[in-house]
Amino acid sequence: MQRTPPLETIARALRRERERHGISLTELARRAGIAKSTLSQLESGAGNPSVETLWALAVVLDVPFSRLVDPPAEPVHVLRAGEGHAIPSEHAPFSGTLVSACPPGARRDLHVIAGEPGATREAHAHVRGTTEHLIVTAGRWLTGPVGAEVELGPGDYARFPGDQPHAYTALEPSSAAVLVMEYI
Amino acid sequence: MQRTPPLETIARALRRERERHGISLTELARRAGIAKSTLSQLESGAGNPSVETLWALAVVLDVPFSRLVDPPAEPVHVLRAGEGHAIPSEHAPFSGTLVSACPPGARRDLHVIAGEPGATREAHAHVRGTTEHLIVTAGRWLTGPVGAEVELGPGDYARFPGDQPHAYTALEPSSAAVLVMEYI
DNA sequence: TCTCCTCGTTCGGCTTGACGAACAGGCGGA
DNA sequence: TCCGCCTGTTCGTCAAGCCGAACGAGGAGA
Repeated sequence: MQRTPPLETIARALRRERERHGISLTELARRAGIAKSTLSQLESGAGNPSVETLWALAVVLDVPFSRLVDPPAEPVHVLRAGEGHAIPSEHAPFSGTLVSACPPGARRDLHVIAGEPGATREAHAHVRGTTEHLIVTAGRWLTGPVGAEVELGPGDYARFPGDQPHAYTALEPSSAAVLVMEYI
Repeated sequence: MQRTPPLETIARALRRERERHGISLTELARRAGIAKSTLSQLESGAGNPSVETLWALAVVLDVPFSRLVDPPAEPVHVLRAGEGHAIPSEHAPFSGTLVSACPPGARRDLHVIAGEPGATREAHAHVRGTTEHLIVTAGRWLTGPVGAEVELGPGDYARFPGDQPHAYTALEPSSAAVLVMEYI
């Protein structure tokens, strides 16, 4: 999350998306129902648009709101096995590695988790609206919302709400899974 | 992308995130450097905040901007190994299974891919702003943007832009990986 | 009960974003 | 060259967002 309001980002994004559509500033303003003077100022980096104004532009440009406010970028990134900061669970033979934290504009964290049988990793409710996706890559897991756990084997996929208490239990040695925590 | 400005969504999101932090309206306003009257009106659904105002709140609440403007949802779902619709590649010993398509409000597809050595799966550029995340679960893969491929083994994680040509090549028999395609 | 503090809301003001019109520049055709 | 139409910019006006102060409500403590 950058710390400075993305006014300049908005300016560039608007111009970029508009040119991608191949329409003029005048035309975009007309379609979005805003004054072209307003749009002109926004594209020049001046101003501090209201949500309604930006929304109207995002709709016409057919892009998610966030693409107008979050900067582009992104290089190539590799994280070798074991390089991540594995966080062992305090009371379970269980570890999780965050391989990709939620960057600005995205809404998910990527984890690789590993566990040994014998204990359960209880997770409290996360941010409301969170969804967890689990893809088992090795061993067997018992996971899901507390009281509604399902047993999963290699290749199985499960999705469940992360905004209520849930648990992971490895049922076999060297169980592993990819965990996607998705925020809304 | 909903068509109506998310003023009501913003109102709910602000209150939800604020209560998640357990701080008062007064305190949040103080930290964000805005008048608490302004925040009060926003949380009551009135008003049409400027980007700067909303940004200041997002920073203090430590959430991506988009979480304040997009709505929530979602149930429970399990997909057993092999149940998904595996799509074999036409000219490579390679298959991909879409385990979770991008629902409204989310911005990622989840795939499980499997491949045998001997051929390369070329992928053309996807939607602009797409990012691909690959977590190798078995075997070895050579993947990345064309000309900048990296070799990955089990547990390795790689991230690269999906909006330019890229390729996947399995280097060992029964290679598998989890692929997250993330849209902006 | 009375006081003090903090909660969130409401009210006048000042500031600023949004609007519409007028403007200068570029291009094609008569 | 002149005209017409388009581009995007600038300027003055109006409305609205933002602000600070004042307000009523609810608790904790004396």
